[in-house]
Amino acid sequence: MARLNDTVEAALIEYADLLSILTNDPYKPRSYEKAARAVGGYPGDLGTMDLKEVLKIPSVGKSIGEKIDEFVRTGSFEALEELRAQIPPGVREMIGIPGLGPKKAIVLYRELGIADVEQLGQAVEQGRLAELKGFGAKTQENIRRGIERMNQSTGRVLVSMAMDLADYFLERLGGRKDVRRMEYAGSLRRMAETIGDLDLLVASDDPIGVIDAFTSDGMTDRVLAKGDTKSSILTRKGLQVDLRVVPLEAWGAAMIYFTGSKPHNIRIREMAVRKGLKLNEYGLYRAKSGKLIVAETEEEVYEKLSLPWIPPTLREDRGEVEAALEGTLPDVLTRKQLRGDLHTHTDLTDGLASLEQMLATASGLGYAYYAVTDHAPNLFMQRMTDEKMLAQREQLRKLQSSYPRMTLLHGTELNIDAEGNVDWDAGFLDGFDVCVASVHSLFNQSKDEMTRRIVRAMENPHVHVIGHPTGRIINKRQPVDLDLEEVFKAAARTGTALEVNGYPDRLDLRDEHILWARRHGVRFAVDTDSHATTHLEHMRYGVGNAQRGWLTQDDVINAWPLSKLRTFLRKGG
DNA sequence: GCCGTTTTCGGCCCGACTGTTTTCAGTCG
Repeated sequence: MARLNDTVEAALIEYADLLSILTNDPYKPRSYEKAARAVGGYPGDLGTMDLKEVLKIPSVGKSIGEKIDEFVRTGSFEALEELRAQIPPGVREMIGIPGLGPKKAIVLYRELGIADVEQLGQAVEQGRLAELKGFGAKTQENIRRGIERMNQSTGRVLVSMAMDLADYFLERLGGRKDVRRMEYAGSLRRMAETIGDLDLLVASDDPIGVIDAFTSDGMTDRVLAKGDTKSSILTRKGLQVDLRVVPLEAWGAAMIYFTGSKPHNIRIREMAVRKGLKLNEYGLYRAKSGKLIVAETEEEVYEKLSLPWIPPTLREDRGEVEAALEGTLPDVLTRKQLRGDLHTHTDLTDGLASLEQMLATASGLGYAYYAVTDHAPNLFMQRMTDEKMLAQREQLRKLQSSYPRMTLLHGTELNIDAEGNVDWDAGFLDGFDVCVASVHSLFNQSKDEMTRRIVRAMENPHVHVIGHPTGRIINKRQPVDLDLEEVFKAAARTGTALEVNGYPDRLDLRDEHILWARRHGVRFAVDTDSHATTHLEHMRYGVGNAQRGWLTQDDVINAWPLSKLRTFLRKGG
């Protein structure tokens, strides 16, 4: 399922890691990292490109271009194999230990022959690191704890969990007298699909007081770092939280800096340098005189770099800086533009809330329309029957009068079977306003079978939306094996929308797939797949993911007025 | 290794925190 571009990206990153261990030149590894990102984010498929085309990828020059070419032809490149022969894979894993970088790793390997994390752990217990220059008692203790952390780390957490933790700290610290402003930043503000650590920004004239309160909070398990302007803690839930305190006058520059992404920041800092300016978290300055130009708002800083304000969800160095310069930045979808949810459940199947409760909550969100899409009979455990479905439709029609401003749509979530058929015949399907169809079984079919299956479902004139198209569950289940190129072409050809499922552990399609599908002219439905009233709020994550895929109102069928949506649901028929 | 409105060489984003080599390198974001 991984694109060749992703495989090449991983190989270039591995090469960069090995270089950073073996050389003292910091720039060479950085060149490979930069090229790796460029390749991973490049729309063209490396497998279909010749060397001349490869060299057109930004940050890819002759040397890297030839290595990529070699990799595409042979599955590796010689220079990578040479470095692999010098550095055992375990040494590269060692630089994943927090606080241990390439320079310390190579010393441990060369001086003590330590070749993996396990051997390092043993050496620490035996106190063998003390004989090395530059490894004092504290460093040894930090490595011991770093290994501990790496072993028990939960890895990246769901965006919803990080959001809850952000809300907790905003409530605990945001109301303090010495806190003039507080917001979350980092990957959470960019709405990345998983969060590695939570970044919080505070404006205050008394940083020490705020940081003391932060590090002594009941949620804090261990203080990782504590200075005059920043501090990092490990929470009891295992997630790292970084707090940065700046003066209110520097808020905008600090938000840009702390929101990232890192590659985005590097891009705009390079732009600043070319203009004879310097950008850091305190503001935009003239490089020579050091005179402050702007700092208070993000808009001002971007403006002085000749850029419009760029939404945080786009700040991934995926072409947003170029688009901003050309004035072609997308007008990304907003929560407010969404007029309805097209994938929701009730307690008629596996939902937790009644139809009435779901409708009441949805109405409070200001939707113009709302679809109930309970499971269909072939998902046998849900015990759906024709009679139950028709009774629900009847109930929905009666409830319509209670919601004069919200049109109630009756739908269902169909099951795509092994061959691509769905639950009911055309006659029964005609009775629904909207049909989502999803894969709920046989996740292990071959790529060809799975692709044919989904394409066949899309060719069904009654199927309007493919639900959670890749079926992945973050940290739990791998995506199904699909020829996405074929699926996206078929979705565009048949006029079937692909879902951007906002449920936090699904987020399916994911951002890169959305970008890819969008280039084929595919339409999307941003839905919550709610099984409880509280889930309806997950639309924020669907919108975040849609923005990360550069979607606008035009791309998203449930951001359209009802009449236009109804035309789409006729599927050209 | 890449790149160019300081263009084929000489730069490459910038600052905070930590520990230790007490003046700075390593690591991180």
